[in-house]
Amino acid sequence: MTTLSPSGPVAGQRKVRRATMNDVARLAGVSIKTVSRVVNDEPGVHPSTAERVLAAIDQLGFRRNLSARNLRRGSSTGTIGLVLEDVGNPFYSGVTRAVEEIARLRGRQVISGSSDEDPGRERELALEFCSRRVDGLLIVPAGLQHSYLVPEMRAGTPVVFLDRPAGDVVADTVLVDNIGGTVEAVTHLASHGHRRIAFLGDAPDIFTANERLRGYREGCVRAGIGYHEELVAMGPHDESSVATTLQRLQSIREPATAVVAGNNRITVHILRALAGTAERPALVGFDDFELADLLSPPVTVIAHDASALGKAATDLLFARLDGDNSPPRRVVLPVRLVPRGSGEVHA
Amino acid sequence: MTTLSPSGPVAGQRKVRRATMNDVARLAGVSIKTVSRVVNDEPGVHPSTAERVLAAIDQLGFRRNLSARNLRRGSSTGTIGLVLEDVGNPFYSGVTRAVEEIARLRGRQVISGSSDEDPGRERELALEFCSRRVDGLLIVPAGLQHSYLVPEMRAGTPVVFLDRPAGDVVADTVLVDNIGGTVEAVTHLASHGHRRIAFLGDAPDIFTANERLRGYREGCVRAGIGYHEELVAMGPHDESSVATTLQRLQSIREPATAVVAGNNRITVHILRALAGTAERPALVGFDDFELADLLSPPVTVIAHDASALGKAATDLLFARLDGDNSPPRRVVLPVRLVPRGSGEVHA
DNA sequence: CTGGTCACGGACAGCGTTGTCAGCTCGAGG
DNA sequence: CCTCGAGCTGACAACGCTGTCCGTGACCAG
Repeated sequence: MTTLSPSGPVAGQRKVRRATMNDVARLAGVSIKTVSRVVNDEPGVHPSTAERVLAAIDQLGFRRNLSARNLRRGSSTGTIGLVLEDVGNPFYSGVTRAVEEIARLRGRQVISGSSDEDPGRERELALEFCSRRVDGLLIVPAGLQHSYLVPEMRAGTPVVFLDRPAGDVVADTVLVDNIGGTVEAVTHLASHGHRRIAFLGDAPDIFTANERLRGYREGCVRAGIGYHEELVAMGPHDESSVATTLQRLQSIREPATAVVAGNNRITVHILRALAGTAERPALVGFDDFELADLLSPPVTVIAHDASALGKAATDLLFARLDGDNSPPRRVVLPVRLVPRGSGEVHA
Repeated sequence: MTTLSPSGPVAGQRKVRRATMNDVARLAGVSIKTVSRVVNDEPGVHPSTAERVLAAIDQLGFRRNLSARNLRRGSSTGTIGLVLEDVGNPFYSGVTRAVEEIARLRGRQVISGSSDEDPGRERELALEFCSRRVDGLLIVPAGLQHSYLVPEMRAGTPVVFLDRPAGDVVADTVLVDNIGGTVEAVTHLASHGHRRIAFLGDAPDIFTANERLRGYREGCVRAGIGYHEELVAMGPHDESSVATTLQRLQSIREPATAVVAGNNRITVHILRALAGTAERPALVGFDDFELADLLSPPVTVIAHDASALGKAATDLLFARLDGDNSPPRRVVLPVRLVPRGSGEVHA
């Protein structure tokens, strides 16, 4: 890391007090209310007056204080809060982007934070956002306790849960068809002759992980290949534990010939563990990811759309803000199997 | 998309007025000031009084209004603004994550927005954040005009530019070593025998694209293979135009045997265009990306760390908030070439 | 010239909170 | 008994802005 000092003038000297409407009014020789009118494009100001005011605003670099405005007006702060698991995860950054997009169209700013799967952190973020009086809240739940939100909801802050349902409050929720997805994955693999299909999922206390496991089980039963405890591993999270698990699955008495991965990170860990291995099991991953089609073999996935999820949730939120007070809805977005090769390997 | 109605009680009835400190004070039988003291953990409140107040807070679901607090206190709003190009891009979502992380440690919330490379949008976002009186601003510049920030900087809002420098204000800036990176890429390819090395970059009005082009040129000269206009293409942005460009580069009189890609998106477009092609040029991409090591051949890249960029910029910002008023700094983060195979193909 | 309307500008209060400062009670010390 | 300080509590103003409401002067009809 190198550090260079620039030459030339420095833009900021030191701490000039910020101009207020009062300063603008004084400079323009009008009352503060007139400045307010100009700033808010209210009618009833003579053009020449308005011009003087605008000149003063420009000269002083005035920027109205939204804290004061929001306090006074009491209604909308023009912000919505987004609590997710990790912005760094491409799936959630896709969600974030979609949320931002729609919020922008509706003149709102997005405040977001990552819970890192920590319920305490989720709560902290959500309540912090409430203190800032966000107009609405989008939450990817980390925990199962959401009664802390009841006072906020009662006070009129709409809340939409996405990707996972809330634990103990009834509220709008947008999910993807987790069960249907893994059912389809197993069906697909079975139709290619696999009878020993393993499932590698996240910790089972995570809603999506559990649902996907249920789908896997149902898929196995439907395909007539039965559900076998020893083919399931929930929880392996990092690369090495995934590798170990894979080895085990391939060295048991009747080894797995195919694997269903419970989410995008697990899929990637599996791919890395498999790299350079001769004996590759067939693979179907939950969540699509960039470049899946360029790997060899290309990776078959259960795809669902991060931006569709974000959009559906945000649309729901804005419907509430627009006054929709019908009973809470639960929206389930479809998933689709994208066959690319890795799941079409014959047993 | 299916919609289900849940059973059970609905958490939020309708619009109860939000409790204020006054309500809490009345219920607890104390003055509003005492409530304030309890909420702010100020000393000098009798434990039993505090308990009464806390009970009232709980009963009413009181949550203090930060707009009012910020207005009254005038100092920090506990927020920092982040303007980037697109949160959906994994590179920037990595930056976002790092910023969030450090902000969290310092008790700040992050408000972010995507400019989509539109200078007007960048300005709008930055000024909106200023209206919200963010404590500091992190900006990935979309344009070259930043004098609009001068009043804000003068008023004491520190600004740090990242990834690209500002156009016309002198301020803290964190960059990566773009020139060094492409010099190294070209050197690497030349050392493997390539003499016809092409460069595919972003539009040349983007700072990083231009710098990388400069590095490419310098690398060519240093490697003694000369700079050839016809081997450079700036601007192709989508998959099809990249494919067309590649075809052209491979069908000219002395075809390119190697390509340097100007950023991660271009690298991916190239990979896709090349998929299934027999005659693959050697490739070095700027920006690392997930799974680059699992492609065949694995992709050699100029790697730099999104989180290092975010961290450096945020650290700089907080140093300013802590009172550092030394002259603006320009920090250049190193890049490193990660050889993986695609750049080691012999000509 | 008068009375009424209209366009414009301004005084004032108050949003929910916190900083200042003053008051009150209680017990120890004189 | 009074004094004094420590410990606790509260009254009040003010942060920057906007909604309400009133005042002023211009203009026009009668």
